[in-house]
Parts: sequence; C-alpha cells; structure tokens
Amino acid sequence: MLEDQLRRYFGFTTFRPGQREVITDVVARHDVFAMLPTGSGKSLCYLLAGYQLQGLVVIVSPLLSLMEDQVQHIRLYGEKRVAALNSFLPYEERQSVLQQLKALRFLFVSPEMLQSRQLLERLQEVNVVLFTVDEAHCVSQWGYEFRPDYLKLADVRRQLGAPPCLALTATADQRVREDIIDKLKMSDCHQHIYSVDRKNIALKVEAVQGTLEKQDRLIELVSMLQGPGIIYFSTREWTEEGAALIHQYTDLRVAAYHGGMANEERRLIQNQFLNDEIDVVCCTNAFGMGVDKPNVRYVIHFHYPKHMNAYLQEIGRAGRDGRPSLAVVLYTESDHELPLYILQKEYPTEKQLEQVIAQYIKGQDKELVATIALDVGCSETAARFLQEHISWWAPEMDSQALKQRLLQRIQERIALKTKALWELQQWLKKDSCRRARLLTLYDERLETSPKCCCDHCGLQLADFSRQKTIPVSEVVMPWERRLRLLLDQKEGSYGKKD
DNA sequence: CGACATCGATATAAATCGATGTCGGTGCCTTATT
Repeated sequence: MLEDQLRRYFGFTTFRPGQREVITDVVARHDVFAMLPTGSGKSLCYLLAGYQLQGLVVIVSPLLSLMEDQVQHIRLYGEKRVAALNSFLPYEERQSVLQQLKALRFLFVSPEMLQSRQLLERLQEVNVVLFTVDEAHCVSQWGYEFRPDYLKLADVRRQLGAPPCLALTATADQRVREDIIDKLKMSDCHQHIYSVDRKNIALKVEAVQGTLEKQDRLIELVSMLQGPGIIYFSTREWTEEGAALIHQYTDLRVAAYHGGMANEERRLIQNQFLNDEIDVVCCTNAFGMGVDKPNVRYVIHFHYPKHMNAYLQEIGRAGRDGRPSLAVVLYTESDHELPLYILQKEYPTEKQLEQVIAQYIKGQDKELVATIALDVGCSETAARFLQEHISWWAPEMDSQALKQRLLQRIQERIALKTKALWELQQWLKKDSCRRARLLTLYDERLETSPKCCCDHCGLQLADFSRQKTIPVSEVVMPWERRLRLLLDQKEGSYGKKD
C-alpha cells in the first residue's frame, strides 16, 4: 500500500491532492506531467515512486542551491542514498559519487552536467528507473536561448534507455505544457493539472505617473503593509536603489538580491529572509526558486515581468501558509517599451547573422560560432542561440537556407514572446475582475470570488496593513523630492500620449 | 525606451547644456603544453 510507505518513509498519514494520482501513474511506468500548486509536496512524488520502482531516480534541477536544499531535506528523512553531482563538489568527491552510483537511490544533476560523457556512461551502467525534471517550465522558458542543454534532455533520456519521465511544475499555461511535453518527448503522457488560483492572494494593479511617483508609492506601501515582503525589479541597479530608498525612509530591515552578487552573499540573504531576519528583499527574477517561506505577506512588482507564467510564479511566493496575502503591480506607461528591447537582444540582427554564417562557412567549426558571434557584437545569449541552432541545422543546409531558417526561427521566437508580454500588459489595463481574466488564460473559470479578490472587486488595502501603521504623513520626505515629484508630474502631462 | 556616463562647446570662468553612446535578466560549466 502506498499509504503504508508514506507513513514508513515520511511519517505522513494522508496524501495531499494530486500526489497519489501522480505516483500511481509513475509507478505504472507512464510519462507524467504534473502541475501541482507550490507547497503541495512535489518532491514526495518522485521520492515515493522511486522506492516503489527499485532503482536509481535521476532528478534534473535548475539550481545548485535547490539541489543542496533538497539533498539535505531528504537526508532529514533518514535517506542516505542521495547525492547531488555538480561543479560545487570538489573533484575527488565528484569521482567518488560517480564510482558509487549503484549504491544511490536519488541523484540530483543539472542539465549541463548531463552532457558529460563520463556521467552518461556511468548512468548507462546502472538501472535508471525514473527521469524527473523538476521546475519543468525551465525547459520551455530557458531551453531555446539561455540554457540550451534543457532542450537536450530528451536525447539524454533516450541514451539512458528511455526510463519514464516525470515533469513537475507549478505554473505553465497550455502552450508551455505542450512545449514541455514535446521537448521532453513524453509520448505516453498522463497529465495531472491542478488550479493555479491562489485564493488567499489578493491582486492589485496601480498605474502611477512617472518613476518618482512610483518610488513614493513604493515607500508608502512598504511602510504600511504587513511584511515580510518581496519586491521585484527588472534591473540589478534598481534592486540596490530600491533597497537604499526603503532603508532611508523606513525602519525595515531590507536587502538587495540579484544574479551579479557572490553566491555566498546570495545564500546569506536568502537564509536571513527565511529566518525572519530581513523584512524586505528587493530583487530581480533571480530570487525565488526554492524560496519556500510560508509567511511572505506581499509581493510588489516595481517592474512587471515578461509574461503571465512568470507573474504567477513570482506572486506565488506569497501566502504559502494560506493566510491572506497581497500582490501589487506598480506601472507607468513608459514601462511598456523596455521589455521589447531587452527581448530583441537575445537574438542577432540580420547583419550579425550574415557575418557569423560567412565566417562559419570558412572554418566549419561549430565550437567557434559563439566566439565569432561575440566578435561581431552579439549578446552572450544571442551567441549561444546561434551556436546551438547552427550546430543543429548547418549539416543539412547551405548558407542561404541556413540564414533563412534562422531568420524564421528568430522571428517566431520574438513574435511568441511579444505576444506573451502583450497579454500581460492587457491584463494590467483590465477594468474587470483580474482573477477571472487570469484564470481564463489557464483555461479555468472563476467559480466563486474569494473575499479579498482584486482591485476591481472591492479590495481594501487596509486589510493588509501592519498592526501599528505608520501614517503616511510621518514618512520622511525631503522637500527636494517633493518638488522633483511635482515638476515630474507637470512635465509628464505634456508627454506623448499612448 | 530611459537612466546614466562621457565629451565638447560655451566663453571675462566655473559650471551647465546638449549631443552622443552604452546598457539593461535568468546559471550551469570551466579537468591547460604558450
């Protein structure tokens, strides 16, 4: 009985919604796509399935820190036959893990590590019974440009004797779900889809006039709202700026967090936040995966993300304890163009593309494509994109066809991302229930509105304020800032329309 | 797009203005014969 094992290995008496169904399908050796809400115990699915299947479970994980956490977590249950294999491990330890694969039940690896010949050969010698892809939305979100090894996982799985595949995520719309299933070649796929609706998270969007007003509003909000909270920005520089502002005008304990910081520092801030030693984190989208903190009371977007899936992932870090929580987006009209420019930098221009192909034809060295691309001024992401796609397509095409095929792919990708961005922007401007609209994007319907639903359903910010509210008038605001704000607004009124 | 840095012109001089340029997010992995 599954329940017996649940009790024996983990000390729980009942399954959470979805767990039993997913495990049953996996044990029956089907491919399974599972979209379960955050905090619903996704890891238990592959753990328990692993015990049933009697062999090695490989878990593909996007972040080293996530692997470390999960390994520790599993060890707490008394399971010692678990390891993470990654560059963080000293060389000798890595070798020792490779030598002892047979003795392991659970192995955590990155998609990049799975490109190692040595690891692959070792894995071929043992009985891999389940291939798990955790945070599976990364396949679709990162595989095409940022981390191409995510698109090679299907081939890795085939080389391991095509064990069943379990893909786990908390947020993916229909298109992303189909993309994941397709890219992982999950042919015999059983899907378990649960609602993305988080009824205890109230949704609010505020349009403001200009950046200064946005900063002021941010300070008002964090002064007033019950924390702890997370604030998302779109650049590293702004996370520092935001943290400095909050430090200056409030007594809150605040820190910035972004991908440019040293790993130890990032780890420290994440831990301090988890231990309630920091009230507010000002961060880029680098922060969040694996941050399983129950009592986050609000998430503010100072800059909004690039698509709804990201928005849902980010606000989903609030209210995991089930208590009322708040998600606020602050936006100005001028926020609308920037994401498009950032998006285009992921790809080469037509001119760069021609230069790279011309150089490549001369040398025929796939490994050099990225170097050439960087030389002609491509971003690193664009260089990787070219490297990847040319190595797929160049063998079977002449340079003209290759160029056309690449241009077509670039256009497709940009169109797709522009549409996703547009969808989010439309949602921001929506003047009816935000939850209802959000759910239709995920093919769901809102049956009954929760008590605190959204700003179009009578949301009261006061319901989310601290016990001891600091009146806004007491928030220190020097006259220089006030004046600049006034001038800014005046200028804004002469600004261009739409 | 827009925030910010740099540069040159301006012209009783130091500081200011406008023109021009650059940059913007996410993370694995780096196993040397110069």
